[in-house]
Amino acid sequence: MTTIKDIARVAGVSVTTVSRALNGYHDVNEQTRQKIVRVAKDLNYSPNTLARGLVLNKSKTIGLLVSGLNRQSAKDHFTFEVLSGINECVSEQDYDLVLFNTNTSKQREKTYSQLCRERRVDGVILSGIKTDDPYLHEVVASSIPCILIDIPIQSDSVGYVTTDNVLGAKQAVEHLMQLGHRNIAMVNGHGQAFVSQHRLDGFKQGLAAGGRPYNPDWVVNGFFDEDIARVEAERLLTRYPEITAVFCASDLMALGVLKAANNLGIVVPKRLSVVGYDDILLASYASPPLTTIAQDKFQLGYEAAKLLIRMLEGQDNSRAVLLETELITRQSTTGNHV
Amino acid sequence: MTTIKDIARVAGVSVTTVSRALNGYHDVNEQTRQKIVRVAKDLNYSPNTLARGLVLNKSKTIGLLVSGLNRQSAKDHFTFEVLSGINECVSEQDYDLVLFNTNTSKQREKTYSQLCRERRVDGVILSGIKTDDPYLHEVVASSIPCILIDIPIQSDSVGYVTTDNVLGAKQAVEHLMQLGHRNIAMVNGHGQAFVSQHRLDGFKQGLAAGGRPYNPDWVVNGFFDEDIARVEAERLLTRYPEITAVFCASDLMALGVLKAANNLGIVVPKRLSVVGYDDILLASYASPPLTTIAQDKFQLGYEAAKLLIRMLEGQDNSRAVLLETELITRQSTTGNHV
DNA sequence: TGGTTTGTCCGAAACGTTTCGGATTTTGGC
DNA sequence: GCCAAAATCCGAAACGTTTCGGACAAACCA
Repeated sequence: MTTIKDIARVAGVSVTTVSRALNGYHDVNEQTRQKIVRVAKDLNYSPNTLARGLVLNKSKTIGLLVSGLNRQSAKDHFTFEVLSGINECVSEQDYDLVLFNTNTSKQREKTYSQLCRERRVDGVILSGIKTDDPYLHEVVASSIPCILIDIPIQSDSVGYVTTDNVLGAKQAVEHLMQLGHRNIAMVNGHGQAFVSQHRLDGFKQGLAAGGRPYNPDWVVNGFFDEDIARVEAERLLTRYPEITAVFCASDLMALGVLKAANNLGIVVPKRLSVVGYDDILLASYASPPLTTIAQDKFQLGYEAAKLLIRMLEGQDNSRAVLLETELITRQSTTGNHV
Repeated sequence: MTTIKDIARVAGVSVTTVSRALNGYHDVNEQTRQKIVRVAKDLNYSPNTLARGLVLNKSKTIGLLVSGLNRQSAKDHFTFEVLSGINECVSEQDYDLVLFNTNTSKQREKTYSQLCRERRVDGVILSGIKTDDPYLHEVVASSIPCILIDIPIQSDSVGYVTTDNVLGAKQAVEHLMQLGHRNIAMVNGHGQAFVSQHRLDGFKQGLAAGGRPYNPDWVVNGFFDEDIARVEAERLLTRYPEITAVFCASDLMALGVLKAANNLGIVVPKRLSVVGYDDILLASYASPPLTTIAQDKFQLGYEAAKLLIRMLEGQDNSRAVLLETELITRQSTTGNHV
């Protein structure tokens, strides 16, 4: 493994000069610079980022703390697409990405900041953590630059990127209202997710805008799980047959609702309209294909990384990005002419 | 940021003793050890892995070089599940994972070994690279421990993990044969993938075992792309209407074949049976749900990481893992009674 | 000519850790 | 009480890089 010293010896200069030549400083003669570069190439030199990171006190590395990277979550494409987006941006900017794990008991013993300090990451992106996760408090307390995905918290060292969940949910309700639906239920995620709170707000706003009252009995929690959503939907639809439309806080849960309807002999969309959220891959393959509120998950990750890197390099002091959502109309919703 | 020196000062011992105490050496008094540990905790110490890596010359980090981590490949869950498996194992063993990118032009300028040496990764896992990828030659040439996914190359420093693609393809053909099919076509990936070569071998073996001749005109390449597969299948099925079954080297391509059949008014499975490969999530949601050869992608990643770490720690000298495949029978195949 | 600027170069310290070799003290056996 | 062995500790070098402060010579200006 050739080092800067080897180059210095061969080129007949000091290590200082080699370092400065390779890093593009001006105070080195053009001829010697070229010579050094040539020797470096000859010796097949590549710099040791550990050593560099040690003295510079930054690693050109950003950490990623996600919860959705295990066998179970395979169905949910969300994490993957976000990761792809992050990866894309990060590699464009010549940073590297290191993956942390939060779900093993071993890592649980370590605190968030320990994790970050050990690996000397310059910044972190967190995704998929709940509002009551102990890590979340640490993030705000710690001074490590950090971007949260889908958690609207801001401070000097933390920013976030999310989609406009209030507006998205409102769009869904408005869509159903325009189709003539009056009795609209909601299958939400759970209280420990900001997105659930926001989507519920949007749901209420949508109802209010259409002059309909909000009925808490018609809102159930599916915990972002297909099967739980199915069970809850079966109960809901059995007890309140007057419901003609359901808005779900995720496509996965919408799939559960489709199954519930199927089990109960309720035809979608003829007797029940269903709209999902996310626009996951499965949405267009479901039967019937799912009307849904699409969010650009890749972009979510990309913007998160972009924002973080801008923070790290002090180029900008904006701390939040809000992405738009889009209503995708497919065949799970239709007009209600009761 | 507290260092080992701070601890030494506060505890009234030398840095040597602190280091040895924290690393569990025996030549330090139990009382002083406890004192040091306590001080370390008080000062909220966490070790600097950069500094440690520098002197130990290893980073407890493994690199991941994948090609399927971009916007386009979102449909194909393969990379994600492999990644999940790798991540699971790696974090169990207290290693960290750093993601490299091969698809941006910037990174293209760097050679494989430069990438690895710079980041001082202890080993690498490669996935999704083609047989003619320049990186592949470098891997074998370099001495960095490496595990290839789905590329059967072995040496002192490189191992691989893959599924039994020959057997898998053979299973598919045998299944179709048992259903009475005689005229079986194949939509393969492309020649630059080992899995394609192996699945073609298995396809031939299956035909031979059933006493049927191999007809190269009935094998087309779909390049693992849904749309290309669709176009190729349309051409194939139009030109050779006697074909009653198609084996596809990936589920994604099988979906393309389903579309092709649909476009041509050919009913699946009544007039055409289709078998896929992979058992991606979409397979069970397709209409009709896809009969397929399942491979455990999560396990593939998990075993890759396990093998690599065993290599790194010199525990074992096996260099290859072969996973089994399983035929999943759904509704895209049925008996042929012509 | 003398002084100042400019262009090149380098020595040495620093980053935080590990570890070799040795030093010092304590213990044990007789 | 003496010597060897064991227990405990530490100094200093090393890993590969960056950078501060300065050195030296050449060029410039008056």
